[in-house]
Amino acid sequence: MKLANLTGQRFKERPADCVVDSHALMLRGGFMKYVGNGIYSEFPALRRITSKIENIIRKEMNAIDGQEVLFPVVLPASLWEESGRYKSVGNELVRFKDRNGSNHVLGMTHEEAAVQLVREYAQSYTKYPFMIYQVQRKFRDEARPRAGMIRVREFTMKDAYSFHTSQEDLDKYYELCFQAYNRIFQKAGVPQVITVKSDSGMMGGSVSHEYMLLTPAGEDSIVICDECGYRSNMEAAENKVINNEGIEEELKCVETPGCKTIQDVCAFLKSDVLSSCKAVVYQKNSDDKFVVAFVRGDYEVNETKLKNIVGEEIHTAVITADDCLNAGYIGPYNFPEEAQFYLDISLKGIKSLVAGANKEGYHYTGLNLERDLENVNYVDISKVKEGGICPCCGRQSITIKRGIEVGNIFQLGTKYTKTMDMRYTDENGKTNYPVMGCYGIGIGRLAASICEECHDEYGPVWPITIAPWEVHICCLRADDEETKKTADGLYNSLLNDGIEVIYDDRKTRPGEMFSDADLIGVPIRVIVSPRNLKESCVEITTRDKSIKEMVPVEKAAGYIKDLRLKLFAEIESHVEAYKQETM
RNA sequence: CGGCGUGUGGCUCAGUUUGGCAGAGCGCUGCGUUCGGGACGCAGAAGCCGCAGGUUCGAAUCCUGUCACGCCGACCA
Repeated sequence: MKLANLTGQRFKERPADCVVDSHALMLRGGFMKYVGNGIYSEFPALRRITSKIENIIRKEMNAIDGQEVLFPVVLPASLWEESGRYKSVGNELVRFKDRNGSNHVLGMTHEEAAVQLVREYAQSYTKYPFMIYQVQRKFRDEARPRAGMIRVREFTMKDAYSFHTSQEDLDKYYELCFQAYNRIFQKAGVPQVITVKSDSGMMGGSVSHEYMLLTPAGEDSIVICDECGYRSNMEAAENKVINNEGIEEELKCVETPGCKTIQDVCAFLKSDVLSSCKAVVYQKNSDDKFVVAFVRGDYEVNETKLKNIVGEEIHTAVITADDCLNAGYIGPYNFPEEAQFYLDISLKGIKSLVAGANKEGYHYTGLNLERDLENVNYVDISKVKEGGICPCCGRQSITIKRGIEVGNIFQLGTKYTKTMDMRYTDENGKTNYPVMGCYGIGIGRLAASICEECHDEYGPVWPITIAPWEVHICCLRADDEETKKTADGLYNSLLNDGIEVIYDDRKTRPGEMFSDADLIGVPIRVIVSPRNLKESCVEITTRDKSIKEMVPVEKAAGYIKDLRLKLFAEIESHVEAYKQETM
């Protein structure tokens, strides 16, 4: 491929809206083009990358007996009504009517389609286990797309669905898939991807893991224990707190004029924030009833955990003067009957708390929950803090990092097979519901994440396994006959050997060529120029600058082929090294 | 859905306060000089100033409405 013919314009200036580097570089490098909110087209350079990622994934899925299928993008609503998700999923599911007025959805995930595809086929236990997967576009009407291709509304995803006759069999296959995923991310050149425990969300099921690429640009918080290796998404992370019990005191109602935040109150009363009780107010989506979460003053509420305990969707409350709650002065003692509250474990055992009095301008001091309230129950609804206690090993060794979720695996159980009535007959002639697992990887997001992880100030540094091309030839001074001839010769020789080459023979200045080469990010670069040819050499470098070598013209093709193999081998060695990793 | 912000050639942005010929740099086209990190000169093309309405002799600029986009939050396999 000649660079002169490559569709997609590169440009110098960083677009104003880009907050993450991968977004800016993928636009500047002519990899993709903005079409609409959370919607992008891929230029050839990116399409080549995503194809390679897809093929790495296909190979690994096939290796664990996956069979590639293709589900439709448009699905009849009736299918989603079977599983109950036509109603239960929010606005991210696009619903529309066809010309006859019947309801349809745009596929945002394909559990229903997968069950629909195989439920007649798999009526006998002899057909199990099996896994089907597809690589296909999805549309999710996300509330807030961001960060270029990292969070979009339309995207390509590999989604796989496995079917089993027992939980044990699913466990076994889940482990296989877990390892296959590890190999995929190694092969894609991002050994930095780690697995974490996660909240299962709307997918249902129990066991689930997320694959996270740790990077400050990530949108998830990951809780990591440096001592024992415990890793969890913040959403699912168990909080462990040790409290200083303090000295028991008498319950007193004191005036705290204008003190609306916990900091104000503690400063005013000269009390420790560690023995204060903070209220965070939510409302149920269904009936707007108030749900108050009480946590120790220095903790934050983990809304995912709270939601799971409440058992339904909640949102941040809007409190007006007419409501039963007195904003800024809410406390668990004398709590209004119309509302509901939960006490976080971070409050457990404290003998003397400062808490709101549910009365404008007043707080209690000396509150002892177990003494002053009836039926005290503590639940885990707070966020883990940096430097906190590891729920696994108990040491004070928690760090919190940001990560991008590039893949996930779920054990679905029988949620879909039951609701959609998929059954099989076992060897005893008994009817059963198969157990399912599902496994996803976002292709475009992975490409963007790799760019985010592997780039410098000039552009991406693509790992050779997914790079749009393997070799980039810059012919400096294409108007010089000998230079052009040498570069042409090298280009043709590499092409004949099946190497993927992008060839820049434009009659343009060297500076522009180098900048473009950096922006495209091909791992091996060859510079053919009159200056190098004076020494009968070409210059061969790697995009990451680790290698810079003058190589005699006649040995260049061989050198390049060896270097290419070496780069592939480096990545393969990561895959080998990772084999030991366990769940 | 809430808060804040932005809409002006393909891109980055001035100009809006105080109404008076539609601007710059990059990019694009042509010619020339250059040639190892986006060089320079000359000539050119390219604009419904987001959209609609209003005020005014006159609106990119003021007013009203609306749409789109971005950031933060909420939400999210």
